[in-house]
Amino acid sequence: MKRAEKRAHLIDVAAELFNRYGYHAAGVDRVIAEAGIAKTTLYRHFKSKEDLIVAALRRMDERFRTEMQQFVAQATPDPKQRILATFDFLEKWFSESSFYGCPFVSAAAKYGDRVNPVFQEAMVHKRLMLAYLEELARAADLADPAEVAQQICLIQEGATAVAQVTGDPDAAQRAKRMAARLIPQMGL
Amino acid sequence: MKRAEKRAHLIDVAAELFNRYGYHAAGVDRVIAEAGIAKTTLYRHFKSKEDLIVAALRRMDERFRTEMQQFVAQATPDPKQRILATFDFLEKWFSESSFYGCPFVSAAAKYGDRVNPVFQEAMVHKRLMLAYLEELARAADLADPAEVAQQICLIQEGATAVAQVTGDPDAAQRAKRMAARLIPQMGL
DNA sequence: TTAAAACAATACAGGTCTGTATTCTTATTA
DNA sequence: TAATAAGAATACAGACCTGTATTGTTTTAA
Repeated sequence: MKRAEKRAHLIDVAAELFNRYGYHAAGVDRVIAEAGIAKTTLYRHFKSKEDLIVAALRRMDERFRTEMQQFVAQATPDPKQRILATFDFLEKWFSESSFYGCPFVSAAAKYGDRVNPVFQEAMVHKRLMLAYLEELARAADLADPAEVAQQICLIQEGATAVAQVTGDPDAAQRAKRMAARLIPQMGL
Repeated sequence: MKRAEKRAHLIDVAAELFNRYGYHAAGVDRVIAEAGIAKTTLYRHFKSKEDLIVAALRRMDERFRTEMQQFVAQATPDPKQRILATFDFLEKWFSESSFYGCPFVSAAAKYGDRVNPVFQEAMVHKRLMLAYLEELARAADLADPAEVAQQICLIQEGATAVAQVTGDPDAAQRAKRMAARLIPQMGL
């Protein structure tokens, strides 16, 4: 395995463990054991655990948005339906056994200092999600794409939190119905 | 100070520290220092830190719902407006310097095991919030109070998560506008 | 082929945390 | 007042964590 692949694999393993067990409960010893590398190797790639967490969050963001975009793109060609299809993607996510709430909200909670790189990475993810949703709203010719994006984003965050605490993936479909009633009012 | 008062004060201090610094970063040493008691006293009242966290969450729940209910009750006598007034309360909460996201969602994230008493306490809070919102919806003669409660709850969670990550208290007013457009459709 | 860098395995230093033990002092109650 | 329980202050055991050091091995590259 090449150096770059090893680094990528390390980040993948870290992302999964951080998501499942939390940023504190998953220690570096566990990460390296699961990744099959030595601790010295980890610390050659990242100067601290926090650095690794930032890299893992970035990877989670990339994966999440890529998968959502692919899901939405093949779900329907209709721009308005695509906005609603994001909630079907959420339902799929909530139903996975590896769903433990939004890892970005959790990260922002644990590293509450707004200047902390971990918190900043959570903000980046949110900005990118907003940009994608605004793009969808623009494609749907809605009156105020930026406002629609913010509203959809807010509903998605709510569905995620509800699904996390109640364990009920149906939160996604409830959110979808709410969005469906909000969007038509936004005009075209 | 009587035994009961000392216990109550201890829980108050713990709740504040857990909210501000997190359930892990705030250690028992800090709690007892801030509360002005000895460690032996803490462990006479609670058999473990986790027990203290559960008690702190229960206190946060009581305080939060009591303050919200008082705020709403004096805000307006109109039942429908009272539902919307809950978002004004959220805006006030988001604007406080001690706002670091929803402590129940954070607790559920850190103690992700659904049988964990901490997680259970987060679920209890959510159930009680739902019950209160359903009561408001019923007073407003809405068609399906339980469904309205779930929707309002979802929007509130979304606003809280957005406010936490973006630091922008305006999420509450956006959520309020969304709720205002959803509720009339629920019929009366 | 040989020099240099990367890696694995292990140990460990230094710090933090929870929970208990100890000793002494204060408050409560019979 | 005397016996008993609670509390304060402190120390400490045991466990965990991050990050570094060490030593030997493997891979890479000149």
